[in-house]
Amino acid sequence: MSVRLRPIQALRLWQEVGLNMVRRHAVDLTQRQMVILLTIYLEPPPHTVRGLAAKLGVTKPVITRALDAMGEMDLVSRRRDPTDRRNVIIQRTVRGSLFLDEFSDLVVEAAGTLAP
Amino acid sequence: MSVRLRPIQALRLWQEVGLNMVRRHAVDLTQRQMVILLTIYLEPPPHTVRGLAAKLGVTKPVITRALDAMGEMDLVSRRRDPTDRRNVIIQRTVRGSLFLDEFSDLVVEAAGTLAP
DNA sequence: GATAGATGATACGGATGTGAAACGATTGGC
DNA sequence: GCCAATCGTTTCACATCCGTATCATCTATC
Repeated sequence: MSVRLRPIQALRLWQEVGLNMVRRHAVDLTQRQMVILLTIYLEPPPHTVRGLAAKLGVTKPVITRALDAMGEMDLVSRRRDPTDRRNVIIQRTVRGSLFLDEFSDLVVEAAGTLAP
Repeated sequence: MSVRLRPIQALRLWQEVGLNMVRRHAVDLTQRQMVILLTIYLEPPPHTVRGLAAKLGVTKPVITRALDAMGEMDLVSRRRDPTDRRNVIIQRTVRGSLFLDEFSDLVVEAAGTLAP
C-alpha cells in the first residue's frame, strides 16, 4: 500500500529526522553517500562502481571516494570480482545494516508523531 | 493523523528522494543547511543565529556560514533587528518557499509510489 | 602474443565546510 | 560615562568533496 503524506507533513518529517541526525553528532554522511549506501542495501547485487555512477548520474571518482569514506567507517566493504578482476564488488557490512536499521526506526518514529 | 510507515518503506522513501535530488544536479544543500532552512520555514519567527545554533546543537559560525551559503542562493535573507541591533533576524524568501514547495511535492510523490 | 577497450583508483586544482579562537558592534548594569 | 556581557561575524588551519585528466590493471579481440 502506498503511503499518503501531505506536503507539510513531508517537510516536518524531513526536519525532524534531520534534526535528530544533526544533534546526535554521530555518522554524518553526504546526501550522495547516503544514496549510495541505501542503493547497496535496497537493490539486488552485484553493485559496481560504474553501475552506481550511472545510476546516480555522477562520475566514477565520486563513487570511489564515497566508498573510501564509508569503508573507513565500516559501513560497506569492497572486494575484487574473481571472475573479472577489473570489477570491484561492493558488499554490505554488519555495521552498515545496523546503521540503516537505526535510521529507518528513526524515520518511522518521526512519521508516527506527525500532526495531521 | 500520524503517518504509518514501515522501516523498509522509510529507506525506500529516502533513497528515492535522495536519488532525485542527486540526479537533478540542482540545489545541493548540506544536511545542516537543509535542517536550518526547514526550521526557518516551519517554525514561528523570529529566527536568530543563536536560536538556531542552540536548536541544532552546533556552534554559531556554522549557522552564519550556512546563512551565507543559502543567502547567496537567495533561499533566505537577513536583516538587523531594529529594536536590538545586535540581533539578526532571518527571513524567508520567495525562492526558498518555492524550493521547499517543490521538495515537498517530490517527497509526497515518492511516498505515493511506495510498494507495501 | 600484441593491442585496443574497459574498469577502478589516483593526482591535481578549486571550492566549500568545520571547530576553535578572536573580533567589532551593540546593549545594559552600575 | 564606564565596563562587562551579548550577539553575529571573521580568521585560521585543517579536512573533505568535486570534476577533469591520467594511471595501472585486467580482459578480449585480432
